[in-house]
Amino acid sequence: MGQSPYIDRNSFEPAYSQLANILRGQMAEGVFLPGSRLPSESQLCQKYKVSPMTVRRSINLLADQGTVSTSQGRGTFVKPLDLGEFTFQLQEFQNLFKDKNSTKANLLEVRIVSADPVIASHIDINTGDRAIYMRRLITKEGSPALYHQEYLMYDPTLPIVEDEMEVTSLHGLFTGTSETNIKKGKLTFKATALKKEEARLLESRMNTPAFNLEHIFYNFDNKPISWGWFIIRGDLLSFTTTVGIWDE
Amino acid sequence: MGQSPYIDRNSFEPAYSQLANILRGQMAEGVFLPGSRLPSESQLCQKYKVSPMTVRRSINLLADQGTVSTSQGRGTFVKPLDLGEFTFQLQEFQNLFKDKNSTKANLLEVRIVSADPVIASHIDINTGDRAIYMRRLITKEGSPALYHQEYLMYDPTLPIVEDEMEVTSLHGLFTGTSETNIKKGKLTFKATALKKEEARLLESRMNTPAFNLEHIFYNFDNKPISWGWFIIRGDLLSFTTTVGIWDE
DNA sequence: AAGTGGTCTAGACCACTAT
DNA sequence: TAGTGGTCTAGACCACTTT
Repeated sequence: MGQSPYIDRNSFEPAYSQLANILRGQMAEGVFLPGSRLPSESQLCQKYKVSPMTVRRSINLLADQGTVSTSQGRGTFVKPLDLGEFTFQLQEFQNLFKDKNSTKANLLEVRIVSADPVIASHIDINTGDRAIYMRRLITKEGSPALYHQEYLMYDPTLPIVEDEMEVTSLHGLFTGTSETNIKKGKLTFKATALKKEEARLLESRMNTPAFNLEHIFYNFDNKPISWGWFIIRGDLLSFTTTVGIWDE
Repeated sequence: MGQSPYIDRNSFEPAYSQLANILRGQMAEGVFLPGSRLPSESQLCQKYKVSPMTVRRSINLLADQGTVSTSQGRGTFVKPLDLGEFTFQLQEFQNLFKDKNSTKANLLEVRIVSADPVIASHIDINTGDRAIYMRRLITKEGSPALYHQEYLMYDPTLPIVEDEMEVTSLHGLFTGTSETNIKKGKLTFKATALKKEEARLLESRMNTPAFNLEHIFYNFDNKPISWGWFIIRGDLLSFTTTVGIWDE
């Protein structure tokens, strides 16, 4: 353990990144224990022959990653494990859409509906106004992976039906390649159990554990224009994350 | 809309943060549309009278937040909405533990067990070796919120029982205040349905949707010393996140 | 060749904390 | 008062992309 802990000026890896890795490695080896203070920034400047800004950037990197915490006037400290700060990236969820070839979105139904109060409260319309209702089944290599339902605002003055169907064309939304009029979205993740229709479509049994990913999308006028949710079988998906000091 | 978009040198907010907010505001207003290029860094330097490093830091901030993407030699671009990159912070989960007063961890059972192959494969021991098994019920304001089961490595040469019970004393783990010998952990999040015993303890019904948060913790020798999981009723917890450009 | 982002320097000044 | 982190400057040089 412990390669010569100095910065290689000829490396492709930037100095700030090298220094961050050196410090992380020392924390992983127990050179700096949780709760203890790191050398001051000026000391690090001298030891590693880099400028203050570069040290600063290394420390900021480690602080962003939750490895250390800084306190003005006191110093930089190794952070103890904190389960309260972990985050999950839904990379696994995204991967369901990554390769356009094996993933297909089958449109099960599109129709104009009259908005009930629940729908009207989610997308910015009045009860009784018309809305577009869509159902999709997304298959991965032939077998069903996701069930999607969505309500869209309907504006007769615009060719929205076609547009919005493209907007929510899932590949674009999940790879950031769609040119949309969507400004922002809110996503909510819940645990659920498959209902009868959901179980049928996803080729599973009723009450099977599943995830529900609800979404609301807003246009550039900050009006909610889409409300819907994905249902994913629980056995097809799980999320993993790490906390603490990982050196590999 | 659009306060005079210049940097206030007397503000408590740092210049790099002010500039990032100005740019984010302009993107939110549609001044820069998704996919389009932002002014170059040198142009921003001139317009806002700040040094290149300060502009750089603003751009890095926005890039870290997923609002823009940079491409060397080409420019900085407004990122279209990308569902593939959203992350969930389990803030809501942490909040279950935040105030020590209303949250209590009741130890239901502690005993020494002989490790079966499944247990042995998760914590670094051999089948038949002894391990500590613990069950806890965490209550929030009197009503059950979480059920926790855990297997811990047993080392007769150390007073581990008491130590580890303290180590995993949940408040410390969730607030980063415990002085532990835990270096890192891996967490996995699954959808599940309550089993009979779980339903009884959580005062719910069998097959109710629930979350399972599995954990493995490692010591500074990189050996897994703890394997366990939390069961949370689905109706007590959901996770919300946002994507795209939020200006408020 | 010109323009872009990416890294880095060698200082400066400030706010805060400890002694 | 001395030491710490936090911000910022006014440049420099490099790698990359476009024209």
